[in-house]
Amino acid sequence: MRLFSIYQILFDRYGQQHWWPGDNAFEIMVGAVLTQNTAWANVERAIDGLRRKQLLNAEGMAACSPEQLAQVIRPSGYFNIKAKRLQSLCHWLIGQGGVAALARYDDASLRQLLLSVHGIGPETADDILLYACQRPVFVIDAYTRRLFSRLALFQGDEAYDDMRLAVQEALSKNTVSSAERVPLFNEYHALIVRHAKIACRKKSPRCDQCCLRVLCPSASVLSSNVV
DNA sequence: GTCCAGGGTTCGT
DNA sequence: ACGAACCATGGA
Repeated sequence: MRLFSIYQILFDRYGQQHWWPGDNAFEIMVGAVLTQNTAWANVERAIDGLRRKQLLNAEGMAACSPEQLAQVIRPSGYFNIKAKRLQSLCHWLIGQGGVAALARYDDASLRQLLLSVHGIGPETADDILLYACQRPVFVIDAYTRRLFSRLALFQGDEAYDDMRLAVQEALSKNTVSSAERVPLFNEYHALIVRHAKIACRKKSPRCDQCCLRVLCPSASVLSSNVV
C-alpha cells in the first residue's frame, strides 16, 4: 500500500521516464550488460559503436574476436570482461533459437536460465526480464535499497530475492494481472533511478529531498515502518 | 585529484 | 555466508 503511494508521488513529480532506451529486445539486453556499474552516457557511446560496426546483433557479436569487440565497447568501461559477457549472452541466445524463442519459458524458468549465463547476475537478469522480455519482475538496485531504507520500508541489507519478492508481493495488491504489473514495475524502477540523480548520495543524512518530504509534505504514508 | 556511475565474478575468511 | 579485490571509462 505504501509502496504504491511512493510510486504515485514519484510519478507525479517526474512523469513518465520512457524506459528502456533501445529499439529492440536484443539492444536492451546488450545495454543491460554494458550498464553494469557504468553511467548510461558511456553505454550509449558503446552501443553507437556497435551499431556503426554492424555488431548490434547476436550472430555478428558472437563471431567477433573478443579483442576487437572490447575495443568497440571501450567507452562503457570494463571493456575486456564486458566483451566476454556479451559473447556469452549471444552464444546463449543463439543456442536458445533467438530472442523470440524465450517466450516459451515461464517467468521463473527464464530467470534461472539468465542467471546461469556468465556475466549475468540478479540485477542484469531482472533488467532483461522486465525491459526486454516484458516479464513482471521488479528490479532491485543500489538506488532502490537506499530509497526504501531511507523511507524505513526495508533495512536495506536484505538478500536480493527477499527484497524483490517482498516488493512484488506488496505491489501485487495494487494490480490484478501481469499485464498491469509490467508497466508499473517498468516505470517504478525508472523513477527510482531518476529520483536518485537529484537525491543526496550519502546514506546517513536523510534530507527532506531524498526522503520525499519535499515532494509530499503532508504524507503520512512516509512515517510508518510497515510495508 | 577524488568520487562514482542503471554490477558480477573470484577468492579469501 | 560474507567481505574485499578486481575490472576501467568518462563526467562532475
